[in-house]
Amino acid sequence: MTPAQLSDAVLAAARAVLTDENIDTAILPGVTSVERPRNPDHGDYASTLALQLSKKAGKPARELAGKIAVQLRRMSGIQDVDIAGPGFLNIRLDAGATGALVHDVVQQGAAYGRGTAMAGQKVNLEFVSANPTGPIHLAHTRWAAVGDALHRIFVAAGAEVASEHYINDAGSQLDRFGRSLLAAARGEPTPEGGYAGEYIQDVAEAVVKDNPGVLDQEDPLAIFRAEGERLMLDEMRTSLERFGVHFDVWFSERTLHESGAVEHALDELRAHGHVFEADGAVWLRTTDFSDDRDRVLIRGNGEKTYFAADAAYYVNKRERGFDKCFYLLGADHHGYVNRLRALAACAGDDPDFNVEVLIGQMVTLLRGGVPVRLSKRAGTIITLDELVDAVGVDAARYSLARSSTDSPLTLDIEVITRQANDNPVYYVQYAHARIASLLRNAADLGVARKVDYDPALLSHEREADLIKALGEFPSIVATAAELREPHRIARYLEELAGTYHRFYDACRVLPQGDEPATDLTNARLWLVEAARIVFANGLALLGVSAPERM
RNA sequence: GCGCUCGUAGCUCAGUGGAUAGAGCAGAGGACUUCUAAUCCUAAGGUCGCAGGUUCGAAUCCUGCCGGGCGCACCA
Repeated sequence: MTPAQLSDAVLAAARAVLTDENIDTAILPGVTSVERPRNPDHGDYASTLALQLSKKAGKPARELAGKIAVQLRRMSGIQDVDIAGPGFLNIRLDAGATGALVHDVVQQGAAYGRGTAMAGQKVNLEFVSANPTGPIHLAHTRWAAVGDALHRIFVAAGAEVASEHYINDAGSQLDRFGRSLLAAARGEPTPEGGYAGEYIQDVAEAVVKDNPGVLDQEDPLAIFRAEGERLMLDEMRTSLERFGVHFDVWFSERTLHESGAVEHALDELRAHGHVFEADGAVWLRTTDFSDDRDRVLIRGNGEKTYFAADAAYYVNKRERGFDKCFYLLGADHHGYVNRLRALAACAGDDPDFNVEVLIGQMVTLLRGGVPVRLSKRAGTIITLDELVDAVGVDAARYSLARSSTDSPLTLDIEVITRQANDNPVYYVQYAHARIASLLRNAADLGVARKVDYDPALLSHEREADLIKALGEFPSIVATAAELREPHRIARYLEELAGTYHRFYDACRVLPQGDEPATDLTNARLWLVEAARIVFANGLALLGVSAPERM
């Protein structure tokens, strides 16, 4: 029996009780859930439904719980139901009902964990969006790992998802970048406000190599700017792909200006009546929608602002059919939240539905316990490539994805490079590798999983723990999608790994010596295969590999 | 000053109103002739920043305060 099936059973039992008592069943929630109590004395699953209904029903919670329990005890698969504390329902399943869940997992295979909570939603995920004036560095990396995991989780929840990387290639930063490259190629010092760092020299040399005689041309700056951007974008794309992060769309800000999309967006906003002129500039009255000040779209000198391009990009996304536009931003950009939401409202949309801005707290980098100040212009950056070189893709992605983006993260370069084995990712991956090894041994012994198994044989406490843990996976995925929190997958996998290792420690799977394979061997092979599937599916959602050997 | 955000074990962090607040790492002790010991077991470690409030029940929700981070452009 799956947790979802049991939850439905609890709801049905409560409905029957309310009907008997002549209480309006409208007080029932649409769905309820059962939780897995930490304390084994509290049963396999627990429900708080009686506590929730008590006030609305006008009955003591314990009395309601007692009546619900009577109903539940009649159902097959339920061994016993206790009432505890103020009105908890503590439910115990029989071994057969618990063990039957293994079959579901194996049968669904790679699809186990997928759901339909976001079915029909067309989602746009914009993240990283690093300026093409330098390599991808650590400040971008958190959302690279988490955003890509979110992409995978949303897909698992049934959404249609496109990930996009916005390229800020229309402003003055690229001019500064181009001037810095030109200066480097000429052996001159970094210009005022320009970019420093070794990569500038490398890119400058690459431009010269690809464009012989460029320094003698009439407008070398234009070539350095354009070629530098091209090389930088290639490098960013390569770094991200190596990190396992693929963007469906790389969207150029410049094309918004060139295609007339900005003008088009201004027309849209004007049509909704939120555009006005003042002090020689054109403004969007975002204060109509709880922004703390209005925003300039066209400056007094006639130039469109960055915000105007933002507006055009948003309108463009909506016109491409995306219902939900996600912006995954760093905490240093949290001031954008209100204006992005107000922008959507000014375009006639519902900011509570069409826009979602997720703020990731800063990653503080330590080296030997001392904070490292990251500055692209000063050249003191840690790049994504350097991080991957040091710890590998799996450890890097996992350590960034395993904690909530709400909490500031501190990474010590020395610790993550020196003590890579401390990373919990290895604990999880090892569980998968152990299973893979066991299954190889089974094949060598000629012990194959049969077409079916007897679920009642999986009655050991460690087996029951493992099965119940496997049964939680779909709701973990659904919750991770609903709350936009990929770290829940990682934390779940760590718990599951512990549960698996304890099972492995207590329960021998394969026959030893001359012993024959038994029905228990077969049942445990089913269980082990189910565990392998969940580890593989869970790690895949995080973009982390599930190794066959370690 | 205004706004956003964070504060949980020595460290890094979990904990979408539920029962005795957890994990990993570090440190102490134990378990390998046995399917991978990158594992398992035991013990130790806490004023959930502080103070009120809401209620059957608060680390979680509300208010205030303290402390850290970040943001408040006709920059991008």
